Amino acid sequence: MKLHNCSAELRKAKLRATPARIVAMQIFEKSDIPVDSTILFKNLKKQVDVDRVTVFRMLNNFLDRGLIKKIEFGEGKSRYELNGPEHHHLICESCGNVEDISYCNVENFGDEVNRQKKFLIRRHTLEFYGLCNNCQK
Amino acid sequence: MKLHNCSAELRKAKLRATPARIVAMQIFEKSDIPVDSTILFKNLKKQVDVDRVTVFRMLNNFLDRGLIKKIEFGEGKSRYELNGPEHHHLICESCGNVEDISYCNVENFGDEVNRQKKFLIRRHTLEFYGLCNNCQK
DNA sequence: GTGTATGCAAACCGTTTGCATAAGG
DNA sequence: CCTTATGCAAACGGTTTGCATACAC
Repeated sequence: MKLHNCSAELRKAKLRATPARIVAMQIFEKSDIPVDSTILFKNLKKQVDVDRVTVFRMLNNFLDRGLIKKIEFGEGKSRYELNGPEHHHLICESCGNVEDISYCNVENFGDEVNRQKKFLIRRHTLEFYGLCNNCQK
Repeated sequence: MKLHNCSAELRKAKLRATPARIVAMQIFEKSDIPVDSTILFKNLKKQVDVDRVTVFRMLNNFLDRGLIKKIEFGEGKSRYELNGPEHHHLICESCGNVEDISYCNVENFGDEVNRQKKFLIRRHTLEFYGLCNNCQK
C-alpha cells in the first residue's frame, strides 16, 4: 500500500490528508493515462463516498500545490496527471489510448524561437495525434 | 471589400453564402489571433443580427468543410483560425497576445517517434507559453 | 479548538439539439 | 421549389461558488 506515501506527500504540500485526497493520489499513481474529472470521480466513488464538487476542488488544490498538471487533448474537458518529469503524449484517435514519450527536441527549437521572436518561453505543449500500433492493423 | 471572395470561398466549400457567414469569414481574415466563439459572436453582432447558436453552427460547418481549424490554449474553450499553412503559436501568459511561428522541426522528431513507438502520426499540436517581448520589460 | 475540507444546491459558461420558420440556390 | 440556415427555447456537460456542517491536525 502506498497510502502512507500519499498522506505524507499531501502534508508536504500543505494539504490535509483526507480519505478522498489520499485515494485520489493513489488513483493518479496507478493510472497510466491522464484522467479527467469524471473518470477520477467514478474511480473515487468505488472506494470513498465523495461529491463531484469535491473532486474539482481537489483537482484545483493539487494543481495549486504542483502535485498534478493539467492537459487538454481537445475534448472539451481537462485531463490531469502527476506532475513528474516533462514528457509528451501520443494520443490514438481510434482507441483513445495515450502513450508517453519522454524525449523531446523542442528545446533547441525553443532557443531559436527565443532569438528570432524575443519571446521568453516558460513551457510548451506538444501532443501527437494518430494511430497506435494496434489500431494500424 | 473582400465580400465577393468570401462568398465564392463559401460556395466553393458547398456552403450557402449567407450574410452571417460572409461576415464571419471576413472577421477570420482580419483577425491576427485565433478567435473563440464569444469574440466571433460579438464581432458578428456589430454587423449582422445573429444568434449565438448560429455562430456555433457556422463554426462546425466551417470546420467540417476545412475552412477553419480548431485550437485549444487550455482556457476551457475552443479557438478557431483560418485553415492556412501549418504553424504554431507563441501565447503570452501576461497579455494574452498570440504570435504565429511557421517553422517547425517537429517532423523529424515525429519520424523518430514513429520508428520507436510504431505510432502513426497524423497531426500534432505545439504551443509555446511564456512572455512576449513587450511583457518582459 | 481552529481552520480547512466537504456536501448540497444552485449557478455559470461553452456548446449542442429539436423544431418551426426564413431564406439561398 | 427544395434544401439548407436561422432563431428560439431548452438541454447538456464540465466546472465554479455560497453556505452550513464535518473533520484533520
